[in-house]
Amino acid sequence: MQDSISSIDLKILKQLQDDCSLTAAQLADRIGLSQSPCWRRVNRLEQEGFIHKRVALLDAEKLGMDVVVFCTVNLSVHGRQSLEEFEEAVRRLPEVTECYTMTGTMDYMLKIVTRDIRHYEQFVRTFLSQMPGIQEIHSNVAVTTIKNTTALPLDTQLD
Amino acid sequence: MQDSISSIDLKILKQLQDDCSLTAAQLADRIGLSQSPCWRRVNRLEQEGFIHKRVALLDAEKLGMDVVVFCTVNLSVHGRQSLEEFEEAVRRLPEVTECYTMTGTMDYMLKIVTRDIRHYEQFVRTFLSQMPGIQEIHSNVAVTTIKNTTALPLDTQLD
DNA sequence: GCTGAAACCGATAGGAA
DNA sequence: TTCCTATCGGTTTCAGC
Repeated sequence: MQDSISSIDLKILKQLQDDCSLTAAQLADRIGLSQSPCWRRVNRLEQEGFIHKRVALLDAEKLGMDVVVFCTVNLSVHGRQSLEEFEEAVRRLPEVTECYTMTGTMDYMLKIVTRDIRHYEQFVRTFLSQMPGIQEIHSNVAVTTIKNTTALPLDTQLD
Repeated sequence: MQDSISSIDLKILKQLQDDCSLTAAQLADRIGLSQSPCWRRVNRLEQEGFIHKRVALLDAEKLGMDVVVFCTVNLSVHGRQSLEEFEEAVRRLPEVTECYTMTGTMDYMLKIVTRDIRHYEQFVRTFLSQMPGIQEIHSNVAVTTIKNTTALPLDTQLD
């Protein structure tokens, strides 16, 4: 699925995943190109889907939403039905910001963001524990954020 | 640390954390306000730090960077020195996109993004295993992404 | 505080090198 | 392809409410 992508496109992507509020001229400056071709490339990258969306990252602490819990879940019933029910519910719940199926002993890994531990507790009770087929839930609470970035490690693409 | 924030500001933040490429007019439309005050609010929210930054989210799959591993680490030496060394290293490494200190039995939770499992293996060998004071490393590999959003669950603020 | 309009500046597209 | 230029539209400011 990996389309070929030029090193100049990579430079553009690296800049934009750090700051997408740059003007075309600023971006062009930083990568050593002039505005028009730079802008054209950005457009192409968007149309081809390399750039998925542009979002504002908010300050979780200032907004009082800085409790992060990693939660692993096992389902006892592995029928297609209960899996899809679970996944659909997960997609609907805004507190679940990430969810993956996993190798190994757990079925799902969830990243959950809430206002405080009590709210998390409530979330587990009213949602997770209610889901059919849930066997085990392990909650791992984060204390301090050392690093948190949405930037993909594109540097390692070039090797 | 939670400053008071009006429900109209919350509407703005909810829109922008979903799409920050909206023009001031479009944004104003969606929240039922006109351009000037809307723009003023966005500016204030930025200056006050509620909006941290604006970034482009890239398509990890198209870029061949879609292996996600959650990795828990225990350090055997808990001196301030080795902790800060570890954390500083983590901040420098682009493959580590998130890192938290944790309650419970593990010291750190890392989210690591790489091109493939072999590259992850290499990453663990050349970085993680080399770090002084590392006692245990557990790698949990994600298979499928069910959900992945950067949007904070602001809906639950209002209760 | 919000509204509306006016001025400015950058984004966008076309054409020449 | 990139560069240059003209137009168009958004951003930003300000006076009035």
